[in-house]
Amino acid sequence: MRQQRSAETRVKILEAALDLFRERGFPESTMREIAARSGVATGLAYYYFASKDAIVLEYYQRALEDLGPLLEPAQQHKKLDDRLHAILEAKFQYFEPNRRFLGALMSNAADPASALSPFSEPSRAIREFDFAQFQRAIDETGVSIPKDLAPHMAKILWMYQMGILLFWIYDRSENQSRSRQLVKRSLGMVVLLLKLSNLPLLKPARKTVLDLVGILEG
Amino acid sequence: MRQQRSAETRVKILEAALDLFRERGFPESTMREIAARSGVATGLAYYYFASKDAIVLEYYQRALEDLGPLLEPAQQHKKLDDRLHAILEAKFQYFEPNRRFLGALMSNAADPASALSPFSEPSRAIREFDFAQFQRAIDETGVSIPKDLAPHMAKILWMYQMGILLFWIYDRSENQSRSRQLVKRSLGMVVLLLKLSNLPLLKPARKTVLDLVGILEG
DNA sequence: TACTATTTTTGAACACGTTCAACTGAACGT
DNA sequence: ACGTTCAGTTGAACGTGTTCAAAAATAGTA
Repeated sequence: MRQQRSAETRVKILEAALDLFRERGFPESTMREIAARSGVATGLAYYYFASKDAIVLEYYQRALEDLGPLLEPAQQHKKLDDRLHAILEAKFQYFEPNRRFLGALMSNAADPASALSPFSEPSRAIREFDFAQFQRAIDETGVSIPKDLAPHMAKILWMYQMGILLFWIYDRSENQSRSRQLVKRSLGMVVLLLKLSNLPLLKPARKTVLDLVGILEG
Repeated sequence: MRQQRSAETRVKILEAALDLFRERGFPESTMREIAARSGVATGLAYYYFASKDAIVLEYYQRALEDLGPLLEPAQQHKKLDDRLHAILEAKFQYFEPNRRFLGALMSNAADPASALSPFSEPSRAIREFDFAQFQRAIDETGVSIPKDLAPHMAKILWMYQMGILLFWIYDRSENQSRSRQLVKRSLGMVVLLLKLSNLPLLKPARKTVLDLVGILEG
């Protein structure tokens, strides 16, 4: 019984926080306000969440879990570019109500030491959960990928996605139409490059790219 | 006389701040400490600098001015890749003592609304000052660039540079050797792509890239 | 010199994220 | 029933970046 009440309190705080983030944005929402709206003392928010950032991280985790089923239709397409397009569109739609505060997740994107960075250690689990979607898209569409490139392909597509999402988050055009344009234009290129990469002629170029990936990963 | 004393106080605060940033890092240095080390009240730091971030921004501005002359030898190379290599190496060396706190400049790199982002409005002047170096390298090496691509080339090289510097700032390898590797490997590709871009065959590809640049810029 | 206007300087105060010692009360053994 | 335990909860307190009304120093004018 105690556990249940506790879990409920946790959820209550999480949702008050997300409501506030949506209404006012992330930096404008204070922990005191979150606690007040949950009818709880300030300190309790810290009993359940390690930090203000951690609340966003938890939201993002749940979001990816929610997205699993929602991505199912997208994963039915036969061609890789159609799949990727559908995956991105599904994410746009799912995240749309929270576009404003999701910037918080990207704010320290550049710093791998920041917990909120998509590249950080704390978000590793979330990130790998997300990799799997791309791996599946690659596997099931049976797109041909050179052996040397294959182990990194899901990661590369994930990075591509992160770039697109980053742009989308800060996209001020009506209905984020520019992000949609960007997807349409860039997806063509990604898939074209993927096809080109199979040409034996381009093995040296592939080698260079792989070297770069290697350096970037350490 | 008043102006001079005032200017001196300003410099005193700026240098105390930079010393502290170098010693302890940016987040670990407090405004109170900076003021104390300058022998001045806390509030005075805010009389001269709009914010803690603004101090870093000012440092970066000065740095680029200092770099002008230092880049002169680099701008003597005949080949574009040699120039770019020399430019990057000069920046590595100049910024080396401040590598630790320069992360502050990148911390909100993703958010164009953050003043410290290299893409922000407040850093526009600095950014354009930096563009000019790349424009000069392009012009003086007489490298052939398709007409449609030419107006954007300096910007593209600048972005490439920002990516490299970003990696360098967070590079934990001994002597940032991985950053050097990255430069060596990636510069080859950049220049190769530039040469390829002249092939009439690749006009459609160029068109796509230009469309992408257009979308990214708005 | 005395009076005024302007620039420079002060330090207390504010709101924030976060921490922590203390308190509450339900669950459990006796 | 009673005491013990400990997850759950409280709110004051800390250190932070930043603001601001007021004081001090300086320049200009008579």
